[in-house]
Amino acid sequence: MVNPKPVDQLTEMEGLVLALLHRDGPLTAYEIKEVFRKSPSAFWSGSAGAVYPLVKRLEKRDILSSTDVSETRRPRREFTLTERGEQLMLAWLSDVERAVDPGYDPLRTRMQFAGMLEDQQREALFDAIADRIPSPASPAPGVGTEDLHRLWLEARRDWFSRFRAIFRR
Amino acid sequence: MVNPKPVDQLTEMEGLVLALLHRDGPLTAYEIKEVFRKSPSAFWSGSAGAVYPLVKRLEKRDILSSTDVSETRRPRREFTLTERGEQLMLAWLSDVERAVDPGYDPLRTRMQFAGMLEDQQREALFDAIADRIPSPASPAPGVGTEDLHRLWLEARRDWFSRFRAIFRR
DNA sequence: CTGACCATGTAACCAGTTACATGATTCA
DNA sequence: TGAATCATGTAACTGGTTACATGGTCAG
Repeated sequence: MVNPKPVDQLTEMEGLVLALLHRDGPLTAYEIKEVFRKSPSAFWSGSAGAVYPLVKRLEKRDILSSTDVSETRRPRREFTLTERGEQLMLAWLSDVERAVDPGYDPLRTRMQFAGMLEDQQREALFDAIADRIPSPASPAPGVGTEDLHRLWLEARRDWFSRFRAIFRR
Repeated sequence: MVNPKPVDQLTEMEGLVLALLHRDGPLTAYEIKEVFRKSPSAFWSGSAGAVYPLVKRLEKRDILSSTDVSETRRPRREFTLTERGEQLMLAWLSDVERAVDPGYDPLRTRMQFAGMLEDQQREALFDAIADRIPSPASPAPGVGTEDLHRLWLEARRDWFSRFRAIFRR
């Protein structure tokens, strides 16, 4: 890493878009937006207002390039990584510092405070959550490696039930 | 849930502050800020610019109340939940819809694209990450239930090593 | 032809960010 | 007494959000 200028910094969303384009590209802004919208996490809403400006500013920064691929009267613009974009994508993907960050998990956050609830309330909440945590048997659609997500859901479920058991001791 | 008006909506950060105040309060804005700053996740920076305005607007919405507890010339203002604040905190804590959301994990996100890397690059990245994922033996400080975090780190580590094994098959 | 949905995009807003300002306290 | 740190707070910015506008395409 030779003097990575702050101007090369990418937001997590930008990095993710680059990785997406590298793996599945070229894509239109709309297609990118749909990937976000269909992802199981509400962390990103998959709003047009996020994606269209994002690709626009990345193109201006010479990270993406686009070509008009309209076949009808409707405009249609596909985006690809520039060479610089490839480099930044790799840097983002290999950013160990960021990768190891625990990030944000609304369940984990709440469980810190599970002890505040009355036994009965807590059990009711735990039941409701246990019902709703998706089971590995029905993997969430379209978020990359099947295995990754299956394993992730398994781990999260296991973790939750182990944590829950603490209150039963 | 009887007609929860949108004005009662809390951001995740606001909800977390309420839960914190309920469990450990009363606290000053500075003390709240420190909790965020010391948390292992970079998800929130723990900036004054987030916390001071937050408590101010929650007080204006009759969710928090504050009292001046200065003992020296330096102003010192402690915040507590109002009755309404208690209710909203419980609603936030028991929000199953939000709780079950997978949230955001920078590692999980990146691992979706691990297949793009050359074997050698990938192994190097995996090694670097494995070195840096905190071990359950050295729990992160001050983020609530010890057990919760220990279990969480264990689960994350297990998940990562199982996922990694896929590439070795 | 018309209504539903597809696709592109913009506008207004907002909850965070970084950076800075200011004064209080503490300690060498 | 002066430097470092504590503590409170504000200002400017920004990357997202929701909501809206507009026109194209397609099915009945």
